[in-house]
Amino acid sequence: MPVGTLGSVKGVSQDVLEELGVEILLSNTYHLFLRPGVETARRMGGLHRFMSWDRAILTDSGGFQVFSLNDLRKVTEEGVAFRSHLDGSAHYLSPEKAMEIQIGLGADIVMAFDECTEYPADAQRVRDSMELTLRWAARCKKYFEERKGEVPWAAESAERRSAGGTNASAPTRAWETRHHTDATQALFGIVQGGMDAALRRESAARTIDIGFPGYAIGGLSVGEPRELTRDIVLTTLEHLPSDRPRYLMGVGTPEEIAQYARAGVDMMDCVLPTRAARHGLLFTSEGKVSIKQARYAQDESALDPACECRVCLRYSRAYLRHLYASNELLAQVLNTVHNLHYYLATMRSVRAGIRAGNAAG
RNA sequence: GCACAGGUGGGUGAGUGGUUAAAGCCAACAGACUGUAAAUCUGUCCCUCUCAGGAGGUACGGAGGUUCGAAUCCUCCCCUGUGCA
Repeated sequence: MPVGTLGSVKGVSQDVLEELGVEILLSNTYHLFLRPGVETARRMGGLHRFMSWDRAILTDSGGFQVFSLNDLRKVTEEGVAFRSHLDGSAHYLSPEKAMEIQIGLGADIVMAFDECTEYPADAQRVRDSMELTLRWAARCKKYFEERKGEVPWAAESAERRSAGGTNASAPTRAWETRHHTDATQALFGIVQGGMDAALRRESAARTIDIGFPGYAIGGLSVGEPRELTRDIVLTTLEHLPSDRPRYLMGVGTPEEIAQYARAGVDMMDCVLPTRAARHGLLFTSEGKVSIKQARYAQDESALDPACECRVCLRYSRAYLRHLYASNELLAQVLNTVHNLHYYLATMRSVRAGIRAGNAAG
């Protein structure tokens, strides 16, 4: 899942995302809540319609911002008080509020509001944090079950559609047609437990007791060594039902996502391909390429000779390096397109491998 | 020709007697980036050594001079901009 925090994958338009084969995007409760605000999203017919995207959207709950906006927030049993990173204004997110926002946005997959535990953290802190996340998970589920699919814009937007067509010569506007009418929404629970295998197991078991159609492994990629990430992922995976989607949050490099997918992870999201692209770091079949390096200034070869994305088919390394060095917007766009293509191709290949393996076995 | 203003490291631009190898910014070069406060951040950036803490050399248009000490003060010269002839 490419990350489109603010309702946009930075640098890449929705039509290109479709062309790349993106099936689901991640977007973010906290950020969209601050801007444009849920009310605007509702009036525009939900997030799908607003951003003209008719494929799936998963919204992160804001739990990660509890972690990343450490200096701007205060956590209590009830929820989290934030100071907006945009203008300093005070805001409040609770399990119920996070559900309300995500339902209102019309997300296909809604994430439970959790506390992403920092690393390192002492044993008591990890346990307390995990317990809080569990209590919040129960509250999320309760609120969600009562209110899911309450998307006032769904009927309204159907109405708008049937009322349309008064001007037959007017061009079709994509957002009029490319939006979800299916208000089915699912809520996923999130396992925490820090870097402690026993707590991870307990968190998994108790989250399963609450009961969700899918489960996420959260609280990783928070600064811990990569081997530790792997150990915790693998051990947590064992305690989650394999017949439900298992979603590993915030991971990883191409090698990591391939490894985790083979281990049984069904979904992943990561800002790495998009952010690294904007910073000139490209993933290729030959390893990482830092396209800003002087050695590529006159390199006529393709970024990745084995890649058939539109960027690798059309532009040389020398040109990509020049765009980056010149601070051209196009550098970010092209780099992002390539990295997303590389990630998606990696996953396609892993899927094919798994299918072949299943067929053989 | 006269009158002002000015010449600082790859660029721009601070600094107007010592704590200045010389701020800041840019460029250049390298590194980081993993549920996005990220078109961001970090480091290097005169030369030569280095046991990596430092040591030495050269440097603020040029040449002299004053001074314990000069990018900073003085003299002459060269150059640039503006105005007047």
